[in-house]
Amino acid sequence: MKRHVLIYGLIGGILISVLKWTEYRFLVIEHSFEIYGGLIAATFAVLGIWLGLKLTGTRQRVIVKQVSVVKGVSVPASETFVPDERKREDLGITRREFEILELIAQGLSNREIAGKLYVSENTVKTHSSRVFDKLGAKRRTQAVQLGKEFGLLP
Amino acid sequence: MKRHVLIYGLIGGILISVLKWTEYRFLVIEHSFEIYGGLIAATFAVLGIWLGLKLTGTRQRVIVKQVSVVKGVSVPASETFVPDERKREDLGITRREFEILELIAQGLSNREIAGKLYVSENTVKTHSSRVFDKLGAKRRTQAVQLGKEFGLLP
DNA sequence: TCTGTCGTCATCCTTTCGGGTGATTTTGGC
DNA sequence: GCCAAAATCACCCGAAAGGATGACGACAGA
Repeated sequence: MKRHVLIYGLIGGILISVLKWTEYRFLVIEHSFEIYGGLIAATFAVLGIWLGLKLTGTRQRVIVKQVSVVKGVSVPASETFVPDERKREDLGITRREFEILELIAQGLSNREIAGKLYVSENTVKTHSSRVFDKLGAKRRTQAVQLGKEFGLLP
Repeated sequence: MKRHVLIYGLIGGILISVLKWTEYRFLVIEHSFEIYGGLIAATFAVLGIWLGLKLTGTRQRVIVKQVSVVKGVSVPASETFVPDERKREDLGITRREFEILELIAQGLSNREIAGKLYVSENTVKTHSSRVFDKLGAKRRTQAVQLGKEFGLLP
């Protein structure tokens, strides 16, 4: 972080020096303000973007997963996982819709899901659309991710 | 993060005020090149930083922390999830490809990933195609599922 | 019986994905 | 510096996914 600021300042200083130098050397003062201004603007805009990006660290969000303990032995959550029924109902997701969500999470295509549940592909699409809507997802991958965050999926 | 932007903005504002004041009070226009230059520089630096931050979006990484509950008290079970690097290399998946896989798992579209990584959508598609191939997946949802099974994703 | 919810299915249309191919540029290791 | 791997980008095309809307039967509960 400090390095960046330092470099930033240094470049600024150099730029100013260069400007001074050119000004006194060639007396190019007339109408050059706009040019120099544009130059400075462009340079600092680029530098600013760069700095902004450098300054942006990875924000981390910690999700807590509970692991049950049976007879003193901890069992991985994956084996114990129970979908949060309350959350499901809170979100207004029906059992059938949730079923589709689970199969989506397993990486199945709509067609495969339709075949598995003995319904038409259109039906699957309807259910998935609804569940996406209720989860606030725009894509199935996002639906899976949100489903996990809501405790609906392992 | 926000502090920086705030400070920069403040300095910009102060500079503008000072400039206005001097200009209208004493008509000190000559030799103000440095002032104007500095002002422009500051302004565009702020703009650049803001732009940079805007463009970067919320780069967040979800870390899964497992917790056991013993006698009603949560106890950390396993630490932060660490992707299995060996497995990744065994599968011949490059870092970049893996990076795309992670973003896919987070539910982003190819376009969003492209925007986030500052590459073209085509590039994202190439990477994803390759990673799907290496994982043996036909869909992105399946890739995520397989990624989990291989210990590459949480 | 009427109403609301759920599950089912369809059609039309747009967007996104994914496969295939080829090419150029960057990078890392020797 | 040279070479191979990695990363980048483009274009085409078909398949899959998703949005919007409408419809119809089953069933539960007021």
